[in-house]
Amino acid sequence: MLKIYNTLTRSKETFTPRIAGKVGLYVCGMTVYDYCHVGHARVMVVFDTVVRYLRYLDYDVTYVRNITDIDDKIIHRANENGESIEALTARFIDAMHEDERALAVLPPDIEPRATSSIHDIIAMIEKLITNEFAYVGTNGDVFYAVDKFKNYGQLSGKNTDDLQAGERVDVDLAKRNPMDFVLWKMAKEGEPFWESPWGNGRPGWHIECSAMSTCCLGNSFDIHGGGMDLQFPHHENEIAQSEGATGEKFVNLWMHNGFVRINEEKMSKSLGNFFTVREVLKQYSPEVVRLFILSSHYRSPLNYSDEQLNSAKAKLTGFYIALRDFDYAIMKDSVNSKLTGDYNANVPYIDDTEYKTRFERAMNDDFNTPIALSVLFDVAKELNKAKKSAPEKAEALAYTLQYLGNILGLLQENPDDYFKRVVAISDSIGISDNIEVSISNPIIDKQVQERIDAKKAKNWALADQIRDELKAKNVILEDSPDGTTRWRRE
RNA sequence: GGCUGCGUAGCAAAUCGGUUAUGCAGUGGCCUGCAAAGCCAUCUAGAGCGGUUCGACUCCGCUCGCAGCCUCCA
Repeated sequence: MLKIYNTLTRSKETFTPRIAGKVGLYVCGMTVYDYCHVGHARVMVVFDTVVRYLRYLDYDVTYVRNITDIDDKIIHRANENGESIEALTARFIDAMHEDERALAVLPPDIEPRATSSIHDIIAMIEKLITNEFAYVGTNGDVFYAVDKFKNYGQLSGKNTDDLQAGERVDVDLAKRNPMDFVLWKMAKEGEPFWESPWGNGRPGWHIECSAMSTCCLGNSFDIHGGGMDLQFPHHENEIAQSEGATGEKFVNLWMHNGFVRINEEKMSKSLGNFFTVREVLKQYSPEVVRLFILSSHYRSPLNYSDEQLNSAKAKLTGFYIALRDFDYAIMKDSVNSKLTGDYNANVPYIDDTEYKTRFERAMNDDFNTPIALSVLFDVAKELNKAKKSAPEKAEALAYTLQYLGNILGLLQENPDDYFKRVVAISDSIGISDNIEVSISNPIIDKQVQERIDAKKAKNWALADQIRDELKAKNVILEDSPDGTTRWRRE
């Protein structure tokens, strides 16, 4: 039985979809004026894992994640760059999709854009005015009257009396109440605009998500997610807007993921202490980044450091070492069925014992990926033990490892590719610069053969020298008892 | 000032009122020509002070420390 922590009630709740077997999930996506940083990667990976697991549980999931492609920052950045807004956002939308693919994040089912939803946004604002939740301010902007919505502050646990509006930001005098927020913003000279009953302008930030989520998923839906920082005011405002317009309960369950931190401080654009996904991918493989993210619970803070990334890399190498020597092609078939829908009846035996149960128990407990991963480590250990003593069992465990790994979006590579890849995955989709490969695979094979010959001649000095030279080029050799040698890149 | 959340061994990270978490790193061993990988063994815990309890890392209270939100932010 799946339990999920609901920010609205501040407790773990048994997940019960509105319609049996179906889940509507909306996640607040990116504002596309810059490259995604590791914090964005966390949202992508966390909710991708949520979706994968829900699908694994046989829910029919509709996953919606929006793109904010019009707002102040975008306008400013386009002006700075001297490029059109369309060109800027198209560029960063492409970049975002590249980052996603690299991180094995499955695309959302629907990816609505603010600029394609203007009609729905205007309709919702009109509804809010009709229902007397919104008014036109003295400057022509349309505002939401916060005091008209009785539950305002429920999600974030805030009492409007305690909020110090205007403490750090000048209160807009056009508002009736300092807490009120803008729904429709009148266009200034030179700004992009859309026609509306209130004049030429553009939507406020919060309204787009209310419009897009209810349009895609209905007035009420199951789960709404995003980063912790969106809890207030963004999600609070979404509730006020949606429920004010529809009169129906907006969302049953709110999920918020924790921040990525650097040196005990939030990674954020405004602090400037962020690493972009593509920067990180020059140094670490996407799968390492994904494993790093899933190593901590999604609601906990996640500290970004080389030490942590290196540790994730060592763990991943350990998994692939356990997985090598098995027929990858067969495993691949066995693994994909449930998540892709291409069910293969000929899949090999999948160990169906305690590991799967333990894994599911962990994931059922609010997507506890650290514990789920610890189950995978246990599988890997038993698999390594079984390799010599019980080959059939080992094979079944290898399937299990890949099968469970797939639910987390991990361990889907051919181990040979993982260890011998010359070009980073990120290169193949155009993200990063070429990673310097100081030696090609054929040359490695040749040197390894020379070393085998040297070993046969008991020329240990030469054998060691070749091994050291390869080690210097990040190629690790492993001798087997049968006289063969295999190698892997580090 | 208001409101959240957190403080676990060298590092990271969970569970749990009484039983080995797990991984990385370290140490000792097996294996190996030597390594590597793997396996076996092993050292480091639960911020501080009280309380509840037969028994608390786990529940409650207080103190200290850290982070976040109250402004755009994932």
